Amino acid sequence: MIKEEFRNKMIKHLPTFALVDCNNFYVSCERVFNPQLIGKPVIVLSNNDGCAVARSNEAKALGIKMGVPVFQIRDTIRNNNVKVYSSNYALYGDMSNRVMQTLTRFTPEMEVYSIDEAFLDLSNLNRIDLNDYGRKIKTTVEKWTGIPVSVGMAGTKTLAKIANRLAKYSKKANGVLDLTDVKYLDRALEMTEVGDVWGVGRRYAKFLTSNGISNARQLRGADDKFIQKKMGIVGIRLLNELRGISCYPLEQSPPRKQSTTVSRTFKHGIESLDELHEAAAAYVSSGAEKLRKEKLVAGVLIVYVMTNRFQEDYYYNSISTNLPVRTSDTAELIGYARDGLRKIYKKGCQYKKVGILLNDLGPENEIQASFFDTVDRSRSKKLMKAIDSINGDMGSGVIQYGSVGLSHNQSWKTSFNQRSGSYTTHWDQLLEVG
DNA sequence: TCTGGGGTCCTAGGACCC
DNA sequence: TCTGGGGTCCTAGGACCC
Repeated sequence: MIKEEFRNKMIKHLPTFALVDCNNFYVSCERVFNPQLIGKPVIVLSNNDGCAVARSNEAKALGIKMGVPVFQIRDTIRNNNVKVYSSNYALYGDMSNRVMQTLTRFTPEMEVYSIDEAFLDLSNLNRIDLNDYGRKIKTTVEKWTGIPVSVGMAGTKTLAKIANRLAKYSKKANGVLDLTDVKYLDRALEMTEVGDVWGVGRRYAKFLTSNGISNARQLRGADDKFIQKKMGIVGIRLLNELRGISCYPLEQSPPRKQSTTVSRTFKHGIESLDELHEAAAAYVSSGAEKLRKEKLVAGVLIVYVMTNRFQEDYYYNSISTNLPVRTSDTAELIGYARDGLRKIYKKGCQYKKVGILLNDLGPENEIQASFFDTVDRSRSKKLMKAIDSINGDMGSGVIQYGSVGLSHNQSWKTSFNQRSGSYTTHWDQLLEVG
């Protein structure tokens, strides 16, 4: 009896993470509202319909790789009747909220890790069959939202990631895999290529493979000093996580954002400074709006420009401006962006991208006044509030600054030629902020 | 012809200070 | 022909994530 109690206590305190990951998320969203797409090869494209950023299993089977430019797979698309969609971030964001909302039913301790993934802390589910519970999560989300998901469970986040991946690909697992049972762990690690381990990117994968470490099990057994030397402290944490020692706790309330950025690639090169000014003003507007939504102000504004990075004469330049007083005022920020852009603009270039970064963020109620401040802060704050409120009610971009431009010929604007309908939201966005 | 966007963390090295 | 040493702060760049 006492033994039993002790055992329960032990089980209770063993950390157990579940990673719930939506399958081919953007494609699955499109399928919810267009069931005819089910069973067919489907891809979703990045901005300007440039690259494939989501692929159905059927599309993956055709050899369409993640991030491949569309012009390279035109034949594959035509010959196999692949359905192609522009990305529709308003729709995906909304579907994501529904999935996350559903997941809160299964545990109060959850970390929304990305638009299509969440970690759940299942440590406190005493004496429950994890496989059953994972299965229940999977079927409930699918029933309530129409989005298919996979569930991987293990003692650390890194292992849960591995479990999730195998849950997706293994027929036998059929979408749910519990690796808290060490019986299967070695085999699971063996089946995982080192490049598929969370935290091992292309660079490290190449390095590790060339040093005889090609799967997760070999990585787990690697020499600490060797890994530390090449991958630093992150590498050591990675080894520990693979060994079942949790180094990354659940983060329920994400830390305050430190920077925010808005940038777009243009469909065609742009030479004129005026047009670049318009684009930059639009991105500043969008960035400042983000700040105000989160009650933040920025202390540093960076503007950058670049030409086609796939060409020989590639040009990149950026300029950073320290603001006299932290702000989220659109007009003020546009002014600094203009000054900066003028300085880094080089005549005769075909620019492919402009971007802005807002750095050194802080809460808006802690603005440090400056002796030299010439702006009427309370007046500007009221104006911003009014603009946000109107744009919030009537659709983003109803009110915008003159410097964003009103001409119909705004060649910097992002194009979406294969967009599906806005099934769940009322207004399209002026700027498709993903 | 056509190649996305938005983030984070860590490290090395220089500037500066005592 | 020798020329301290250590701490802190900042920044650029590299690596990763989705």
